[in-house]
Amino acid sequence: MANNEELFKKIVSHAKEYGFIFPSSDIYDGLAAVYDYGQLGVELKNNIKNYWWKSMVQFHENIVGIDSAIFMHPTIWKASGHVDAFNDPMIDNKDSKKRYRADVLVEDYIAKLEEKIDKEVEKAAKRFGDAFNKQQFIETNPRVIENQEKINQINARFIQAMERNDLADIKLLIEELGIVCPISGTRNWTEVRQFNLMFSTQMGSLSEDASQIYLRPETAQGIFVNFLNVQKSGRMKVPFGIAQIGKAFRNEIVARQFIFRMREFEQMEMQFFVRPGTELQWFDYWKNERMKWHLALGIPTGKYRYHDHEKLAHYANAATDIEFEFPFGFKELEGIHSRTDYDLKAHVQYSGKKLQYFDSELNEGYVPYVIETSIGLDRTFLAIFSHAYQEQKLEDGSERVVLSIPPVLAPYKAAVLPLVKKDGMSEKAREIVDNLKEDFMLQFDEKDAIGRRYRRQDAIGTPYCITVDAQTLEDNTVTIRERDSMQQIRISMEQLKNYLSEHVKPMGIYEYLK
RNA sequence: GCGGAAAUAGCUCAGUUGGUAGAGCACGACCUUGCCAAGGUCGGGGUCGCGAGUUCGAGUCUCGUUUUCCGCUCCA
Repeated sequence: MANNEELFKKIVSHAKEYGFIFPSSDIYDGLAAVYDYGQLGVELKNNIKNYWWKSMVQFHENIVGIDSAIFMHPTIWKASGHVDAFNDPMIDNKDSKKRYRADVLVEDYIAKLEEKIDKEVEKAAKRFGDAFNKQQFIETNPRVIENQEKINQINARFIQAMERNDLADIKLLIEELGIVCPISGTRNWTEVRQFNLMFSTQMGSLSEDASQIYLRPETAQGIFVNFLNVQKSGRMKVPFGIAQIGKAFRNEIVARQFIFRMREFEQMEMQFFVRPGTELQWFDYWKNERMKWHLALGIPTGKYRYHDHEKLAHYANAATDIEFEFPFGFKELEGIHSRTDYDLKAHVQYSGKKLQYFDSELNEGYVPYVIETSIGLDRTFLAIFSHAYQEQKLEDGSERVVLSIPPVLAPYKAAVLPLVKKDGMSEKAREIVDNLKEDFMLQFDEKDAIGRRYRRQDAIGTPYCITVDAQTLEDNTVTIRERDSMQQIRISMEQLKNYLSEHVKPMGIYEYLK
């Protein structure tokens, strides 16, 4: 584990040193858990997006994309459940350092009182046998009455406090009830604090007219609210999907582990609308399909695993994660959820609009069920980047750091290098760059010894180095040096474009879709 | 948010009992040379994370603060 920590630190500094990822607002000491993608990072990120978009949209007739706004009507977040679920009152025990949801503490206390009543009832039932009248017992037994009254009192006050969002009163209630921390057993509590997991801002420049709106905590809702627009205007037939890549924002209590958990992050989501009753079949289909997408990148199978959810969210009837083995362990990379018709139905209810699909085969209308595939773009970036990072010991005893990024995703596809800066080699190299730059991201480098330049390209993951030497000037051939094997071959300049196309563009990455 | 650790040049770090900031690499210019990093000469770059305090004097001691990492916590 200590080794992995070291490795992870090296990966983070490599990312900064070579311009993949910088801390946000670096010259102002940074902003917690916010990062900027640098000149190489943005290329890798765009290439990942492109790979995903092509696999989903370009390769599937029945999947189309959208790009919805980050700002949305505030009611959407009521319908989705985020307003309720993302606002929890929290309290910490100062001795055990454990944090609890304050409302859960009170609810647990009430549950215990209810248990007491049940036990009294049970005991009495045993004692009286057949003659036992439960209703009468509850109404007359003094201990039961006492407890029930207590429950009613607590409940009334608790509900009022929650409705008014009176955090001080919840704290007071916890103190008065003498609720102790299950770990430390003490009553040494902090204040109750509200955690708002959604970022909010004001829309409207006059404060009295402004309304509170949220930065979306997920991109999915932008798809759901456009379901009918896309279905009608695109004449889409169930089953069909809508894909989207975009930013989402969550005010996480703790954002950590570099770009793994950030407060501003980017998702690549696809919501697939299916006929009710067929959703589990489609769930299995996408579960397999998404794993194939990951494996097509050439990262070993052992780095991935499924994690099936046993406890399902209220909207789901099946859910699994694709986890990746990061340097800090197996963590979620992508979620595949069968979301039933929960979201669309909620929007029917809140918007009053009919979000139905008429299925002409069945000759009936219904609200479609939804399979969601939701992958974290930043996490995918980190997965690819951290797996690609390698420190190698070479045969001659020297060392090199190489980023074995799949060529199709590499920021630069090739570097063009004059062996030396004389005899017109630089000019020849420039000519090659000019001929190829329409099709490929290229880097030109003439500084320092050739070996050192190869190492520099290794460190940023450039799969091919094209070297112009004395022979080039005679017969227009160049050497191509491959990053991982460090093998060189010599080909003519005219063959370069085809060579790169073959080796750098598809690399068989889309084969699984054909 | 709590606890622990850290912060000195772009990177990795050194900096003795407090006494005017250093190295290697990287970077720039020039020379030389070239197929797997570290040839030569010259040069640029740091108010030591930030703010106070103690002191004649603080990179060094004290307090606060910010950021990062680890653990807890949270996790649609």
